[in-house]
Order: sequence, then structure tokens, then C-alpha cells
Amino acid sequence: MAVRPGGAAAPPLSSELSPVDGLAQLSFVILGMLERRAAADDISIAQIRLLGVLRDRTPTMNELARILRLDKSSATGLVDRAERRGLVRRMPSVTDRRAVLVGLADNGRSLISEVAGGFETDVLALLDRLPPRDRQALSRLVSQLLVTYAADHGIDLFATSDPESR
Amino acid sequence: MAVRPGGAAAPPLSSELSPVDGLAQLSFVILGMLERRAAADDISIAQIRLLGVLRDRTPTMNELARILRLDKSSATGLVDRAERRGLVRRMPSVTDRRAVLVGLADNGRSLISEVAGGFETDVLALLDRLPPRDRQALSRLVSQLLVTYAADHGIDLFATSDPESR
DNA sequence: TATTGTTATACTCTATAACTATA
DNA sequence: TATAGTTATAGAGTATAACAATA
Repeated sequence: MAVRPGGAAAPPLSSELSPVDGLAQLSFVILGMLERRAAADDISIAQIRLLGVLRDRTPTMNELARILRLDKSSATGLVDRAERRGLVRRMPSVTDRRAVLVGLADNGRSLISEVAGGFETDVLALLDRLPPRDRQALSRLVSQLLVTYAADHGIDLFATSDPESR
Repeated sequence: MAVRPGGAAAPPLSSELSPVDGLAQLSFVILGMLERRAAADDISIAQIRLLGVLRDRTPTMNELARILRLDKSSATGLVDRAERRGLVRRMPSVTDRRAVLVGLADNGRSLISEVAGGFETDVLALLDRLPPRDRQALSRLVSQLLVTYAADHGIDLFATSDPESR
């Protein structure tokens, strides 16, 4: 925490954070929640991201690397370790004998559900600190922000893509 | 991205994310901005966190590890690598000959300022997507959320602590 | 004895470069 | 030739356990 941007501005005196600082700290808090839930199941954020992507996709290694913004070799290692733990499976592509499809194994599906459920509990508990009207307002504003941002960056925010299109 | 919690709920049909999903994705976007600015200066998030903490503190290794929630040995390695790059300095404590104080070197101070400045630019550009009233509302809600959360978790949100108390 | 910090070691995660096998 | 994936290798980051110096 505490990246305190600017170099210029002094820390605030009141009990209100700067918008930038607030969003930065909130991001650390929220990803910290995810990390703690993951650690409770002895798994890393990288593995959680992998399993999260595979929840609604069965991509090739190549697509997987692109989605996670990793080098192909990093994806190989990530999938290797997940496969060794029985969380994912490699399957041959029927249309391209060079390609390898990656899918969730049952263990992986239950694990990601558990972690995601715990994470949701944590975030909802955090939101419960606000009165209902504020909670709704925050949720709306965050959505609005993301929708415009995602549109400009070619991100599919609601990515539930066609499993098996190969 | 896409951790999509729950296992229960289906993805939304409208153009509004669930509150949990929205906050999670927003967190990834914001920390991604920080990571990209850091990478532009060829430095990691871990190093940025270290330098960020040292902006307004000169802690012992022990305190540093506690603040960053790392094992002492991890802090040793982190500071080793930062020191090798001339970003921080180790200094002896005058009151406890076992202890080692860690402080920013000039290079470290200019580097963290640059990264933090760029990050601030990015986040402000993101916030500019909202009309001013919404922007203010979001900022207020985020602050409010953090203040209550921090109070309950013993986190000093406005940490500008006494440099040199040893 | 307890605490501070480092070292030795091991594992995960990431990237670059070189390689194999398909296309 | 170009693409998909793996392997070899290197470095950062983290943790546990053992250790030296000091309190």
C-alpha cells in the first residue's frame, strides 16, 4: 500500500483520501482479499487467474497466453504446474495437430468456485460498510467507468465465450 | 481479469457488472496501470511498494518486513536488489547495534516520484471518463469505504510517520 | 534466552532464445 | 516459411530453517 503519487501534493489533512490514492489503496485491499482466499487453498494469484479464464473457455495455449498477456513459455509453465496438481487438462486439438487445448479439470472447477465464493463474501462484507443507497451508487459508478474504459481498450468485460470452437 | 465469483450466478445480460465483479476488474485495471508505469522504468511492483513505503519512513528491516507483510528474509532480498541498483541505502542504527535502518537514496526518490506521477496521470485520465459530479461521488464513496475498513484493521491510511525515531 | 538480520535453499512466476512438429 | 508449443536458462520474488551478533 501507500504509493502516494505525485511527489508534489502533501498528504491530506482531513479524513478524505485523494481520488487517486483512494482507488489505489482500494485496489490493494481488494486484490489482497483475493490473494488471501487463494492462499487459504494454497494457490497463487497466477493460478487463480488461469482457472478463472478457463471457467468459461477452453482455449489453445496460444490464446491462453494472449488472454493472460503472458509469453507462450510462461503459459506453458503455468499450465504445467496446474496440470501437475490436477487442476487443468491438456487436450489435443482435432483441427490443428500443433495446437493444444487447455480445460478445467473437476478439481480445478471446484477450487476456483470455492475461492471465488470466498472472495465474493469478502467484497460483499466490505460493501456492507456503506448504506444501501451508497452501495448502489458505487456499484453503478464503477460499472460505468469500466464499460467506457473497456470499450476503448478492446476488452470484453462480459467474456463468456464459445467453448470449443476448434 | 475475469475471476467471476460465485459459481452460482450467471454472467449479467445488461451492461452492468455485478458489484463484486466490477470492483475486482477495476482493481486489476488500476494495478495494471501502476505495473505498466513501473515497467516503463524497468522496475517491479514489489520494488515500487518498497520505495513507496520509504517515501515517508526510515524503518528498520524488521519494521519494513512487517509493513510490507513479508518474511524478514524476503525483505532482505528485496532491499538487497534495490540497494544494488542504488535506490535505497542501509544504515546502522545508533541505539541497537543489531538493527539496520533502510532509507531512500536520491535515485530511489526520483524514481518513485516519476512512477507515482505517471500513475496519477493514468488514474486521473480514467476518472475523466465520468462527469465531474459522478467523479466526486465516486471519490467520496471510495474514501468512506476505506476509512471504515482501515479503522477496523489497524491500518494507518494517512501514514506519514516519524522518520528517525531510533 | 530472545531478537535482529543474513544466508542457504527451494519453489513459483516471468521472460528470452533456441528448438521440434506441424501448417 | 510461418506458427504452435516446449525446453533451457536466468532472474525476481517469496518462504522456511538455520545461523551469527547483539540485547
